[in-house]
Amino acid sequence: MNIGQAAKASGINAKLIRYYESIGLIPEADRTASGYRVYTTEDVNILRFVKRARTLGFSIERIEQLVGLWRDRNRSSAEVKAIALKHVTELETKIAEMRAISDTLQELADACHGDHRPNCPILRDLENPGAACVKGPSHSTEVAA
Amino acid sequence: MNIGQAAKASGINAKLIRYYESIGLIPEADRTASGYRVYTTEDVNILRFVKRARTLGFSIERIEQLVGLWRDRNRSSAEVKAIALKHVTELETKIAEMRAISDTLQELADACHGDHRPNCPILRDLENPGAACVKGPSHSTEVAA
DNA sequence: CTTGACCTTCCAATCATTGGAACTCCTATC
DNA sequence: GATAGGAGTTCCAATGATTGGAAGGTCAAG
Repeated sequence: MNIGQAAKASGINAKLIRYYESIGLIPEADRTASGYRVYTTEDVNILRFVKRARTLGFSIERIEQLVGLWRDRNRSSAEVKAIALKHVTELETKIAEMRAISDTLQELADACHGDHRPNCPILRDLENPGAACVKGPSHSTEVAA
Repeated sequence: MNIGQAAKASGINAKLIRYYESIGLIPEADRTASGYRVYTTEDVNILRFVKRARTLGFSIERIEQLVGLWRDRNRSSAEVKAIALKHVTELETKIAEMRAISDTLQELADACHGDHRPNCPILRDLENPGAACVKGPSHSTEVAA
């Protein structure tokens, strides 16, 4: 199987497969006499594993760890679980941040007439954060020093 | 005011201020005879505006638009609102994606003993997505397309 | 033998930010 | 006035993951 076929079979395009090989995430593929990379179904399994892990948002670095554990018959599931939960924690943190930002912007947008006139609470907030806050006059989002 | 003081006053570090200038996000600062950049309180206001917008996750490209509208006395608030709501939509999409991924991983982690033994539903899922799913067949993390 | 699809490598761009090197400048102290 | 240091200047490079293109070699079919 050449790289194009492996790409189709794994869902990772050829360019990216070469890149993954170059950074050592996947082993170097065998080559034909003319230099073409050759892939076995086992190689494709690794690629599919990597693909799935990327889809779940794992970084390349962590995928290296996961691949290592996957191939290690003496692994402990605790190690795998720890990596997964670390990732979950990070996801939850980012989600919370984005949730807060989205809500703030939604509130500002709600307070904005959205007409032809220039007056705009959104710009007022960017100019002077908190001052244009909808919900309360003074005790809103005191953050700064 | 030199760049270091402007950095402190705005919360954007000097390196980044120079970068913002180089890409045209902020106007070129005046210079002293010896070439040092000089900032007025008005310049700092722009920097603080940019800082706040970045904190709210706006891209540099959109911040350029927002700065333009901010400086335009004839702007319509509708334009500003549209940019903000576009950003909110994108945030909500990403949040939903991350939410799905996080939940999937949490379920897999829940199903994993996390002990010294190698058996691990998380790795099984990476190997063969869906097969190790706890709740049902059609409960994957399909996001794209 | 030519065409076209596919492979190869290398280099560059993305986005926003940070880091370093090499150099100049300002301020303060001796 | 010499000198030390901190802070300014420019330019180049790296980050993470991926994509794009150019320039050239290879394979299969017609």
